[in-house]
Amino acid sequence: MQQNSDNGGAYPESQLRCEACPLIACDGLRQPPADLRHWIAAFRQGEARFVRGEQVFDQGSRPKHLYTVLSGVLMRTRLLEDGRRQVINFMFPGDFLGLQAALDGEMSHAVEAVTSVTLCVFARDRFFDMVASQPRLAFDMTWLAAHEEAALEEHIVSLGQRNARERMAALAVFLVQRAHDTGLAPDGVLTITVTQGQIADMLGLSLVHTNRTLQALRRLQLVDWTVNSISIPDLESARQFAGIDSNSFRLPRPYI
Amino acid sequence: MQQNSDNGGAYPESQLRCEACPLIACDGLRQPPADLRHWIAAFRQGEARFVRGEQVFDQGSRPKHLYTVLSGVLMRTRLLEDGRRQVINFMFPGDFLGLQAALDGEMSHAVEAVTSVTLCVFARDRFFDMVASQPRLAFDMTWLAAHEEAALEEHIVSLGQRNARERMAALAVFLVQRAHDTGLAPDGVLTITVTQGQIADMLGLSLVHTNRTLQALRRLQLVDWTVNSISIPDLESARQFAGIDSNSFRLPRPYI
DNA sequence: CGTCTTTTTGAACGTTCTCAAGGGATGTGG
DNA sequence: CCACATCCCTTGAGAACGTTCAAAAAGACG
Repeated sequence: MQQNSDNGGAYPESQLRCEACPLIACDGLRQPPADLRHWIAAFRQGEARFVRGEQVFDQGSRPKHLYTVLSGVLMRTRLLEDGRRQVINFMFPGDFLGLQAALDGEMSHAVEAVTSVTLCVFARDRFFDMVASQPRLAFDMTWLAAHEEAALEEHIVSLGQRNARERMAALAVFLVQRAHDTGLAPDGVLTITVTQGQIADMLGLSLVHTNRTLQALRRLQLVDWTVNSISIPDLESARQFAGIDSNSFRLPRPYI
Repeated sequence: MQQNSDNGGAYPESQLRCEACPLIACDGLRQPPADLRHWIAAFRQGEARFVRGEQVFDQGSRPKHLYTVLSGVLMRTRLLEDGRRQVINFMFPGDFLGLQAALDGEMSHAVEAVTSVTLCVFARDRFFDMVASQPRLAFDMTWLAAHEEAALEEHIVSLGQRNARERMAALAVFLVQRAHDTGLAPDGVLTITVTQGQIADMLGLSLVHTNRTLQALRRLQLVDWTVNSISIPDLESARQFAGIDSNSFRLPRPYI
């Protein structure tokens, strides 16, 4: 919502070593071997922080930095010229921000902090060196890109085939699942502040209808999505209601 | 539509060398340097052909092979348990098929030939060797994954924010553009057989409404989409109608 | 306490869907 | 060559889902 700031977050000189990376505590992530961690440390430039509502990347900008999410949740959004806006996806700890910009130069979308976030900073112009120097790094980067793609597929299925209630249930399941995997939401309740306007922009629904659908799902006891938390009483029945194949096993994500 | 066949296409022993790769003639593609081409040739296993309607990958299968599209057009689709189906995207010459399966083992979607296609065959179990051996190859793979992701973003915007007419116009522009870049559709007319049912599954519309929207766009002289061709009289006005930012410059795609 | 943002509700309208049926093209077997 | 099946396209009409407009209530913040 606020102004831009590719450089907005402060970069404390504190070269907090990767040995103290908060992602080490994250069970859902596959830890890089020690030697790779050193390589990554060599490219790392520091940390950046953004508060809720700040833009990490502006659509159309040419960022100098790339980031890995260390903590918090963000949103990728795309704006049409007439003001309509579509939320593409949410980003969680371990996700890599700016890959597309690293390759093209220009951001095709914006990235906004949904909670306060801390990011690990890399220089864009050293990106090629990074992936070229370590095959494993390139492999992990490809892994992340391919899986982000799979998440978008699922989102496309939602928008194309599911009605408002199914869509919202599917989104809630996705978010709680994703949060659970990264250590947040241990008990099926995700504490996060998402406005109904943001939900509407994610699901391609009007604000009014989003509100009514929210209430319907609460009445059905499938999803209780309040201003600052998402709670799913019974994950399995929510998943069934949304028509999500539960057989999609999840492999541990790498991070960089 | 037909039965599966991961091995369905014949693999003629003809080790047609990559020097004769049909993609060399493709202006829209960035050619790999000679040494990289040799590397790729070493991993290549031959060619496979599929006719219109055949499934190259089944959803949920564990393919032994990966492919690069040499000629023709394909469709990635995802099936829900209740039979609803969503077309995720179309694939053109130069696209790489099966990346997600290469990493996860299991296909999250199906791939079906829309025209007759010829594919370049690689062994899945040598995938890691491939990308690890050549940084440039890994980089290109990441490039393709990131750009497929960008295409899906655009599709999400369509499904979420555009109405039926805008959606269909956007899809037509995308297809004609993409075909034009790969040498097909030189004059803004793409000769390809797509049923209205397939269009409906791509746009998330009912078959009936797809038909009516098709007629509306024809009456408006924006898009003339018949059984076996897509024609856009004025690309710029179609683009404007659909609300596509035309400032998105296109870089030449690498291929593998 | 006033202002701003977000949520909630009502009501009319419109887009899109479903159901139903008919027509055209193509292919197959008798 | 005709009968029949199949697949795809087309049209009509009523119903459902979702949108828009409008306004009020509820929180958040200084």
